Amino acid sequence: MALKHSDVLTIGELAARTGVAVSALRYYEERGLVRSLRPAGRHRRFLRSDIRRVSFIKIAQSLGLTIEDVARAFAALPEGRTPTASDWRAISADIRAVLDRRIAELENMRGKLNNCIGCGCLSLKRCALYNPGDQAGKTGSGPRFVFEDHP
Amino acid sequence: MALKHSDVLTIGELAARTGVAVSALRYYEERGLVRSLRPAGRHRRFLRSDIRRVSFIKIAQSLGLTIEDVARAFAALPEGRTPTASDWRAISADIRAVLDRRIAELENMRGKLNNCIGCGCLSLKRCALYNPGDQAGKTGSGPRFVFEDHP
DNA sequence: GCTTGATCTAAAGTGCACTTGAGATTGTAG
DNA sequence: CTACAATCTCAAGTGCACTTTAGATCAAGC
Repeated sequence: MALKHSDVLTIGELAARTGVAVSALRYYEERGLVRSLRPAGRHRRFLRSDIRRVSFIKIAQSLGLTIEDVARAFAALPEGRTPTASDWRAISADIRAVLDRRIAELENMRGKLNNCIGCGCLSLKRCALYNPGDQAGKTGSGPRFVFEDHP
Repeated sequence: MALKHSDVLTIGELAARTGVAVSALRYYEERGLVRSLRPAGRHRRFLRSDIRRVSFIKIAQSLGLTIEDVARAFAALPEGRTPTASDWRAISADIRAVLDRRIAELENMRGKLNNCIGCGCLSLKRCALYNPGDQAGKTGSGPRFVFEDHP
């Protein structure tokens, strides 16, 4: 009886440790973001390392990545293994790149907005702010930046 | 027959001039973002100035404001009048403030991410990046910044 | 052994910003 | 006047990321 409750977590425990709802965890599993053991019986058992995995999902999301983006990032790791420190570093670096692009975009936008306020052109047909072919606001409504966005 | 087709626009014309779908325009009206004349007959007629109004909605959205945010901004103008140049300037200034805050937030986040990559702590429980009580990622999933956010 | 709480599945609901579809009406060119 | 396009209303559907609900099953403490 060496390790039984100490190594694995119930879904409720994982929820408690990550602050993510039980229903959300099930949803993540359904979408392939986490995996659970289903021993003889029926209930899910998670590994301790899934705490990190789930936390990472939330971080990535707070940076604007979608579930799909995260799934892709995870899928890039060899054979669904629990990510190592250097895996995390690689993914984090990707996210930073996305972040850099997003910041640049917003700064660009702010510059244009300042111009716009200054000139008061208001025509908006020729206004730099909302011009087709421009960078910002491309991906539909609301800010959204995804992995696919980078060059 | 001085001015008939020149002063007002059909919904199709407004859609063509703004690049916004007819259905979206009807939705905006329903949500109170634009108003239309409904003369004796039944079809909507829009004012030329609504082109600016709609363009502004799209700009605001591309900056991350919701329909509700825009509605609030418009509602702040005296008695639903067609916004003047200085109205636009005031609203634009508000948006810029939101933009500033958002950029600061992202930069903050980037700094933390850099630290995180550097230190490789990976614990994420104590990681600054995803810490309850912290600024970023508060408003649910995905980046979203609204008027209500400011102090 | 039994009760109680945790967990299970599957389906439906939520909120945002629209789009799509169905079926009726209007407006305009010829 | 008549086609035919544009517009109308109202209801339902879409996509994302979940949550909620319902009814059943499992696990654990007493």
